Amino acid sequence: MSPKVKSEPGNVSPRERILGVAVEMARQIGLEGLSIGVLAKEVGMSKAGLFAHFGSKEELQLATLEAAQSVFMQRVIIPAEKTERGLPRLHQVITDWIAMAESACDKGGCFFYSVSAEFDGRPGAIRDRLVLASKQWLDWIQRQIALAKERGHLIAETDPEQLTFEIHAYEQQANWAALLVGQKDAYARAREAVRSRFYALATEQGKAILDAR
Amino acid sequence: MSPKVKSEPGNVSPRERILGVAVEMARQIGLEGLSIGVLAKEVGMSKAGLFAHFGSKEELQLATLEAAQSVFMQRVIIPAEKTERGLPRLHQVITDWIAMAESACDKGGCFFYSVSAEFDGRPGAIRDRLVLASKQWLDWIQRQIALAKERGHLIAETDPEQLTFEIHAYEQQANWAALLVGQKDAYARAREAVRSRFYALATEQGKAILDAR
DNA sequence: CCTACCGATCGGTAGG
DNA sequence: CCTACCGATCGGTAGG
Repeated sequence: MSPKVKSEPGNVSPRERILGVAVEMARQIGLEGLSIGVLAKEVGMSKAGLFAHFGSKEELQLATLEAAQSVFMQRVIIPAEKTERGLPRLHQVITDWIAMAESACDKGGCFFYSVSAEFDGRPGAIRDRLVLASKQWLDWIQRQIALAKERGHLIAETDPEQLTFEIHAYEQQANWAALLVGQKDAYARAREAVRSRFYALATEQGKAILDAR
Repeated sequence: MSPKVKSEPGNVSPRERILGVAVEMARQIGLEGLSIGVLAKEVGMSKAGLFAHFGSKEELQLATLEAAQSVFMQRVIIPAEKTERGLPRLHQVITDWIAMAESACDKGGCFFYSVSAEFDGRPGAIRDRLVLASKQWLDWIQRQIALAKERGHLIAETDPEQLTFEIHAYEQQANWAALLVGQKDAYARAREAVRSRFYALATEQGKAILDAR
C-alpha cells in the first residue's frame, strides 16, 4: 500500500469497507447471524469476491471483532490517556464510553453488548478473543480505580473490583434498557449512577475533581 | 386437564417436553439459532412431528418464551408474594432472582439474559412479547420500591426508577461476568451491590429488616 | 475480483 | 405422529 493513498480519509481499502459494514450489521443481528451473501450484497460485490478477503466465516468474524475493538480504542481509550491519571482519567473514560454507546443507540447499540450474550455459550476463537478483550477492559478500569485510590482521589475503603463491577453494570443496563425496553433516559440514568457511586467513595480532593467536570 | 395426571411429576405432555428442551437450548444458542431439526433430534422425534405442535418457527419461539416466563413466575414471583410487602418482599424477590440466575450458570445462564440482546434489533412478535415481559418485571420492582418507601422501609429521598435501574444493572452484570469472563464471584458481587444500595437508602426500620435476613 | 457450482441445512408442506 | 419432499439459503470451492 502506498503511503500517500493509505492515510487519506475516504480512501479506504476494500477490506476496511467490508469490515465497516460488517460491524454495522453485527450490531443488529450479531456476528453469527452475519451472512457472507447478505454482507456481500450490502457492500456491492460478489460473495466469492468478498470471501477471498478472509478465507472463512470465522476469520471474517474475527476481523470484524478486531475492527470494533479498534474503533473502541480510538474513541474511548486513546483520548482518555491524554487526561491526568486517577479519577480524572477514570471519569473521562466512563463518560466517553457511555457517550459512544448512546450515539450507537439508533444503529443497533454497542457492538460488544450485542455480541456478548451471543458468544458466552459458543466455544471457539471468537469467544476467546471476546473474553480476552472484556477482561482487558475490566482490568483497565480496575487499575485506574486503584490508581485513583493511591492518589487520594478515592477513599481507602474503596474496593476496586466491586466498584468496577458496579460501573460496568450501569453500562450494561443502559444498553439493555435503551435497546430493548426503549427507556429514553437510560444513558442519563447510567451517568447518574456512576457519578453517585464515585461521589460516595471520593475524598475531598476527589469531590473537587468531580465537581469541576 | 384431570388433576390426578396434571400434577404428577414426570408425566408431562409432549409439548411440555419439547418446550423444556427448547428453553435449555435457547439458553446456549439463543431463540433464533434454535433449529427445528436439531431440536427434534434432541427430543427424539421427527422434524415434522415436532413442527405440527406449533405450525411455524415463530410460534415455537413464542411458546418457548412463554415457558421460560412461567418458570420465572413459579420460582421468583409467586414465592415472593407470600412474603410481607415492601422491603421484605423486595429483598426476597431479588435474592431468588439472583439465585435462579446463578443456578442456571452452568446450563448457559438466565434465559432472558441470553435472548435480550438477540432480539433488541429484530422487530416482530417475539421482540414485542419480550419487551412486554421486561417492562412488567421492571414495573414490579419499581412498584415494590415505591411501596417500601410508603411503608417507611426506605427513606423519602429514594428514587424508585433510579434504584430499579441500578438493581437490574447488577443482575445483568452478574450474568455477563459469570458467563462471558468466568468471574466466579459475580453473583456474590451482585448480592453485595444490591444489599449496599438497599442499606444506603434504608430507614432504621428498613435496616432492621435487612439485618434480620 | 467474477460466474457457476457443491453438499448441507434451513423452515415448511404433502400425504398418510 | 411418520417419510419424503419443496425451494431457498448457508459456508465454501473450482476455475478463470
